[in-house]
Amino acid sequence: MTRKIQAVKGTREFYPEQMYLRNYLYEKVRAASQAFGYQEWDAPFIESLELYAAKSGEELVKRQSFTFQDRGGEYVTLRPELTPSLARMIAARQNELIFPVRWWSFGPCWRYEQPQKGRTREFFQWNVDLLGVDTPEADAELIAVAAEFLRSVNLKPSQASIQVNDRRLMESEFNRLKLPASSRLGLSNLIDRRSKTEPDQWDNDVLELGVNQTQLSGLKELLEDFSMWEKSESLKRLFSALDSIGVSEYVSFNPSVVRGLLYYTGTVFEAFESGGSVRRSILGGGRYDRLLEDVGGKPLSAVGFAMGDVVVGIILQEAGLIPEFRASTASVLVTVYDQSSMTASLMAASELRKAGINTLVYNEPSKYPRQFKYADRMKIPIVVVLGPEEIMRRNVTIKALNSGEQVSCPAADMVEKIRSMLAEGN
RNA sequence: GAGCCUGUAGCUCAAUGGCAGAGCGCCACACUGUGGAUGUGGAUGGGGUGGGUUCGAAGCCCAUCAGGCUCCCCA
Repeated sequence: MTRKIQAVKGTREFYPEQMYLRNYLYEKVRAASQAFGYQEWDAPFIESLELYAAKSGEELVKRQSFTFQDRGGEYVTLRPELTPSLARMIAARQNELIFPVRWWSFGPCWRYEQPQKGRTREFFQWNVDLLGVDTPEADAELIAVAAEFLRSVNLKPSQASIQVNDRRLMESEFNRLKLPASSRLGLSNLIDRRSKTEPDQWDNDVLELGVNQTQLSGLKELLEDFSMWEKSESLKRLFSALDSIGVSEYVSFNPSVVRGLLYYTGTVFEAFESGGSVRRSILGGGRYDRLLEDVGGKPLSAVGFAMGDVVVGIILQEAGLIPEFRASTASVLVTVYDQSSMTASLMAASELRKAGINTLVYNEPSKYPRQFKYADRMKIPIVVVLGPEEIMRRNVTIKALNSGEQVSCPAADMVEKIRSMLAEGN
């Protein structure tokens, strides 16, 4: 036995069963995106390093990206996210695109990080973006797309929810508390991870940023104030829109959601699982009105979110929400009695395929127990038996494995009979 | 980039430093034209990898790889 070569650290192998989950997610994100009229797009998987160096933090580029020199000496990067590519592509055609632009994408991204539960180095990311509309209703639409997805995979509001805040509201509250401007970035980071820090430790961390006791208690009061959104006209409109769209049961206001990213300028939101084993967010996004000009385009308002496939995949698995894996794509297995009946079996299978029925032939003469067992394990619901007796009488025998029902009929009626058996739910 | 835990049959896991095991799965037969259920029997391991200590290592030590839990970071 030769030495086994392992898969690269942090990658996943997609055996048919995992591929099934991946395609299931793809199907659901497509449906949610298209329900709101979004168009699918994609960008190159490899981009030049400069694209990220321009906007993304140094941390990301230097430590968390797969970057290497190609044979021509150019530095290229496996895309760690989609937004910079989106910004470039929008900027390149800013004068010819039909705005507002509604785009979605589902494709692979790479980050050089320590793999943990819910975090791999290679993952698929669903991105949804709306560019060219600056209204609370636009923000609500994005949140609704996300909520519609959660609903479509049968996650109930009690299992997963989207929590919303607005940076402009937080900014005005910070002003009210007269928090020093220099401390605000650090404060946002602390707010972000307040839930996983010991309370005393957290207070200390805040005070170290040059905040006084009065401001600290004001800040804590503000983070407990779940009706603070009523102070914001745009959040009021946002929640009212979510109500009209019919997804408000999935959405709530949370003053602790600020998100680490620098480029968000208004509404921010993040979806979490309630009480599960994964302590990571399912998806996150917000309004980023300055990104386009930052990459050299004309100013353009934008709102979007991204969801990785890993966390949501684990959540669905643990909640038992993944539909049963159907091993074979075939609805029918045609057995082969012996070499002399092979032709009849191949022809019968071909007839079924012409009728649009996915059919597999067990194309070596084998004992029936083996062939039936194969059909059973591959979850093929119907087995056609075409042995010497059937051939002599111009019959076929059809067995539905789920019910165990077995019938014989003239070969000419085979397609019709199988159709009706499949329609009965076999 | 840092700390800690784990790695034994296809899977889930046992075994005071002293003969490497169980359940499930798999294969065969009972059932020579029919899957699942039941019964009986059977196969499978250079113990993640490479060194070291020891009369003797799955276990102890070192290194390394992978997974997991934190920190960090989260585009």
